[in-house]
Amino acid sequence: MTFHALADPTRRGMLATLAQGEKSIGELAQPYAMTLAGASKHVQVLERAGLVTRRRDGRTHRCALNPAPLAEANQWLQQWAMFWNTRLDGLEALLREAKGDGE
Amino acid sequence: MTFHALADPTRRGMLATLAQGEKSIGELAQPYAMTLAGASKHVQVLERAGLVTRRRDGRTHRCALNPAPLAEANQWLQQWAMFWNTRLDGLEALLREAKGDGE
DNA sequence: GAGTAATTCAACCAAATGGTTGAATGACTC
DNA sequence: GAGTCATTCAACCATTTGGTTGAATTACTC
Repeated sequence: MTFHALADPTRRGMLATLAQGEKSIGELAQPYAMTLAGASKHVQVLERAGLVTRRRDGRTHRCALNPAPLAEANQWLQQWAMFWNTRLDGLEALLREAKGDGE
Repeated sequence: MTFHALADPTRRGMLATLAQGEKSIGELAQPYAMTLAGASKHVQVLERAGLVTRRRDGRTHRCALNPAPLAEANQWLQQWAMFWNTRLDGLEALLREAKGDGE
């Protein structure tokens, strides 16, 4: 779910805004040529992905960044670190090892 | 585009298969209950995202992992490293707990 | 209580997604 | 050349996505 939430540039922008601190829906929507209802949907996607938590304060909803799923996604991507670190020099041996025919 | 390509579990699985070395479309499709045409579409998405390169060898197409976009996505995620380092102390436990990865 | 501000809901729309089928292409094998 | 294997293409389908509108909800202000 995290990668899908990150796949939209509007939502990535909203996360960047939230990196500066708590924001209301209106504040999150402001940079985009978009209805508030439209922005609200984006926030809901982020919320379902666990990237944003919401706190109602009077009539405004204060949204905050929850970076935990980002850390998870980062962990997942780190699986491939060996591919872009070792490049082609040591990679063949690595692949033979992964295939199980190097023994 | 990278995050969208990574948003589908079938495509993430295909990348994992490709981590073991070059694979044909048929080999990539084999683990999934899916038509070859369906699998072919997934490979095309990965190709458009630059994650997979293709080399025709006779009648089979040999696909290879290109990790560069993964490294880019990883770098993007690293922007938030400060959040999960400084703001969250119990995150390591959270990640260990989250290894059940549903999607 | 009347008016207004912040947000969501419900209905709708066009386009994209993930999948299928059946026919077509291209390359190997006999 | 005929048959077959690996793959794609084209058309279609259901569902999801990203967006809109207009009405509803909820809370503040006068």
